[in-house]
Amino acid sequence: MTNQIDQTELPPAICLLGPTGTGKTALAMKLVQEYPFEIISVDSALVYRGFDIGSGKPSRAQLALVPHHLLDIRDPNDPYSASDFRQDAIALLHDINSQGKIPLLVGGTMLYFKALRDGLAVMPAASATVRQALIDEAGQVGWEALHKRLEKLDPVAAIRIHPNDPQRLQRALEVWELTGSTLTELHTTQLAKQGPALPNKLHFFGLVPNERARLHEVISERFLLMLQTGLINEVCQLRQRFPLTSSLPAIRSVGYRQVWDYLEGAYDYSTLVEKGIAATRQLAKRQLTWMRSWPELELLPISLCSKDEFFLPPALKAIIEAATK
RNA sequence: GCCCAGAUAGCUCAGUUGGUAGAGCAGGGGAUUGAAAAUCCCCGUGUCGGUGGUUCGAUUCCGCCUCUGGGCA
Repeated sequence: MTNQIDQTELPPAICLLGPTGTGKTALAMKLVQEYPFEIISVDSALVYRGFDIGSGKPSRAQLALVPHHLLDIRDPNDPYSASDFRQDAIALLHDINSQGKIPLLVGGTMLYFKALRDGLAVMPAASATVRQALIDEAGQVGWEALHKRLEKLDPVAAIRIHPNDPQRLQRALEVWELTGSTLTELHTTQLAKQGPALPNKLHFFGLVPNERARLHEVISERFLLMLQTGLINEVCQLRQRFPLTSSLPAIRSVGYRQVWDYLEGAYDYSTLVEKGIAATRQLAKRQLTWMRSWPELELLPISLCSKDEFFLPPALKAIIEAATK
């Protein structure tokens, strides 16, 4: 039984992607009430337990009504990854299919969508010890020296990875140390993609706000509301509950990072507000950049005018009804 | 009222020994293979507060005016 035959028999999974603040969750909840969907969250912050207010996680009441998969599956001191997502999402697709339901993938983590769609090369997972060793070494000799080393090992990757990009530089050298192969070899000569093929085709819809200025307003309002509803207290509690450091991916996420710095005394409250809002706007901008080059993305312009009621675009309705036939 | 210090990019400021100016932040565009809400790359014309004067030439020097801090009364 091949996966290709399965794909023709199963309905396509519907993917809703959009920048933060465009009402993805509201739309998903609405769709679940009308169609036999089951929601898979595609979000690198919602996976963490205790990340509720600052991540915009749906409320308990909402979740009781409409369950979301891939929420609260990790402690924040235990990093999640695109590869973890791909494996988890594929397992869920099979489950949902077998229940006779249709998968609805909703979120703003575009790399996760891409990893699901295109697969990932077979490569080792992150190694905390190798990474720490590289950081220590960079502290001694500087990242420029490590970039020079990469130039000798893997000139193709060295051209692609900027000397000022420690994260990717670190990964390239990490892969070399763990496997003895270069990133470029693993990306190009190793055609096998990790994990099973997708059971469903993916149909992508992109929520795009009509006006950037309006999106910025919504983002400000939302961040202020998060602070009013206890974001700072949430971070205090997380610090009590988990062994957290500022270098963890969870703590580097938008809003949490700024509250962390504020609690550490790095800046005052008004700076926290300013930086938190700016970081959210920058996130939305990067999400939109992904979407502009996304192949076969069905665009859904969003007005963001009425805050309370989400208007289901007729175009989306028609497409979903055709897709879910 | 007097004295002093400011007034330059959306914000905070630097600077031009006189030849019309540049950083950080914000903003915009792009990249994106186990951290991705991450990480990184590219993008800077603005009556240099107003007005007179000196000068070949003033944002820069001088006078006056306006505004904002601080001080003295």
